[in-house]
Amino acid sequence: MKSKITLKELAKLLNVSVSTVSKALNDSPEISPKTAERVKELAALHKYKPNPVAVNLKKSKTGTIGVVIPNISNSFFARVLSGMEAEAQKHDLQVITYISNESLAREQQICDLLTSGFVDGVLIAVSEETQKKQAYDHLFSLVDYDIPVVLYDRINVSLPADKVGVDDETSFFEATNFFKSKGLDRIGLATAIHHLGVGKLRIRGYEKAMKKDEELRLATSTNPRSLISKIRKLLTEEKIEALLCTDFESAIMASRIAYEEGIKIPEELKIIGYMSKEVAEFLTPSLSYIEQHPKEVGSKAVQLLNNRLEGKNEPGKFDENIIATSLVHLESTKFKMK
Amino acid sequence: MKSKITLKELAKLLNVSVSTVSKALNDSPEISPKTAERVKELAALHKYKPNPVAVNLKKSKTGTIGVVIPNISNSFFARVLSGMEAEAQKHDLQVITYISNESLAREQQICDLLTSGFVDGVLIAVSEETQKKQAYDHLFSLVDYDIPVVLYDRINVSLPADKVGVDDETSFFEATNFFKSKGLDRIGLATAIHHLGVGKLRIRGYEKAMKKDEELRLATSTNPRSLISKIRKLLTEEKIEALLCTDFESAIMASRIAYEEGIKIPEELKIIGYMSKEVAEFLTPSLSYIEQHPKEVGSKAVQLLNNRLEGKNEPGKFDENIIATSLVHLESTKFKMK
DNA sequence: CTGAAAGCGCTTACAG
DNA sequence: CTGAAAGCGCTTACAG
Repeated sequence: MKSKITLKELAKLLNVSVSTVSKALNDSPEISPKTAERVKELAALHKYKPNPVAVNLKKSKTGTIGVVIPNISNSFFARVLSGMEAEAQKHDLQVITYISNESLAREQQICDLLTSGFVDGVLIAVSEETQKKQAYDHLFSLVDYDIPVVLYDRINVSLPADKVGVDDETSFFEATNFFKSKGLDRIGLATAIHHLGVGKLRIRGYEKAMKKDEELRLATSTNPRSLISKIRKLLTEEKIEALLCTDFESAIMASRIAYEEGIKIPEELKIIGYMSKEVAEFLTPSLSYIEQHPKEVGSKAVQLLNNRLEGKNEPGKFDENIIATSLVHLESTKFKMK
Repeated sequence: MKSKITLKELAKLLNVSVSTVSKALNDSPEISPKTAERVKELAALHKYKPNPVAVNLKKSKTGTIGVVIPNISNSFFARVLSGMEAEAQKHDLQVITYISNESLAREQQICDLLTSGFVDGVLIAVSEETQKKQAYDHLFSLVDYDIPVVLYDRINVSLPADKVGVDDETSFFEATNFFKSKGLDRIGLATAIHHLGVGKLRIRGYEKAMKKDEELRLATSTNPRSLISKIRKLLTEEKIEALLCTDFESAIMASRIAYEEGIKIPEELKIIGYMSKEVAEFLTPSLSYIEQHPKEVGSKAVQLLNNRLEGKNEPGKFDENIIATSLVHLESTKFKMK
């Protein structure tokens, strides 16, 4: 029931002007210590809090940043958001969340909204459809409106913006080399996301690690049935010894097919996938995975945006940050002692 | 580089007053059709969009709602957020996200922020710690500040607020009866969340369905090791035929233990758990689960809040909405044809 | 039908 | 050191 007290009301109670109260609360050196104390005391008594909308209008900003998320059910993005929220808090920024559901049309609609002045800056991972169609006009329109943009995770877009990515290529380059160092050479890769930038990078890492004379063994499809049959072929006909999976779907399919075919993990087949720790640890057997450090991706993205907003970065010159991944070994890459 | 055009600038270009422009754009009947058209034309040409911060200040609102989420990695909450975002869009509300990480201190800090006037209303699922300690002062302080609150999912708090919950008790009552109808009577329940409101409700549903003379078989612990050993006991010593799991952790543990002990699912053990469709479907074997319809929880919560904000609901009288669950049968509850 | 004025709640040059 | 004034970009009674 406490309707919030305003500066004006405080001023009246104190018999001073509104400007004096404002300056006192903002620690202006213009104000005498005595007055400052009186003002602060009464403000504290009434639990005065400045109306952020008014402050923002005066300062010609919004105090908020917009985050566009392609798919919140993907725990990677959920964690990125968590990292963003934590970092935003440090800079007194509020995070407004928009979910594109991997739809270009929705993304365009969101960007249209964002150019109306709801936010000071935008963090976006472009949707699958956007990537496929390479339709980036709506992103350029953000830039045209002088709204700083930071691309995160899906950064393969030539936009004048800061970027924070995951070191997808290196992750599978190193994972492949890990298998090779253990003497395995029938190494395959399964993917349901070869059409996405991140998928391409992961595949490229694998390809780069494979020597010219080594056979690439890929199971690739966005269609579940088709992917399953391709993975089954890799496991049963090509008898691969190790499998890299670029996404949760293919990893879980692979472990399921191995189970159905009686192929023992890790004895007969090693697997490394991309998935969250929680899921990886609880699978049977637990699956070794690439840790992408999503929270760091999120916090770094907000840091970059905040620097832009505070004019700390040179205009026209953009940062590209790559967060290193780590390979976490669980049961599915266990090797016997020799 | 388009710095946004303002009403004042439009007025100057049109040689009319600011008020006329404002009224014309807001379809005021006071304005002549001719003027209205002229104004709208120029506004469209310059892609005029009102500054939302100014509009909100004038209207003494923020146009935003705050969502407090205990744990965004929990895909249930991620989906709830998605439902909220979609519904908020319909009402021109922006969603500001706050993540409490199940921490009371963080939740209090967030509520403190929320009373500063960043949002018009709040959607909150209280943190585990908050529930355990039953420390709700910060929530009451939101109410004191006349900020409408909607509790979602974790609604077992006596706060004057609208509530949207999941029909947790009924879900397991019916699941238990399903097993009984199939002639099973050694039915157990595993839980890592018996201390939470939702956990208690699910357990109660199970207990209510069990007759007086039927033995309750519970595996209960927040400690993973201890929970594993208790579930193992249920499976091996008590030889249960069916298991209800209140959470992802216990479900995944149970299926893992069954695997280790060579107990076949569903032939020797049926399982019903709480988890997301994506995970449930891809597990080996796939796990039957309770679908909680998180998006509906989210959209209903926003609807209730919006009604409050628009004064459509009687002050002092609060809604409690329970979203029905559905039991989705996958492999883990497959019965042989007789 | 149009416009001048007040005001939403602040901040900040500027004058005294 | 304090305060009156202007202004952030709007909306809306009120006068004409």
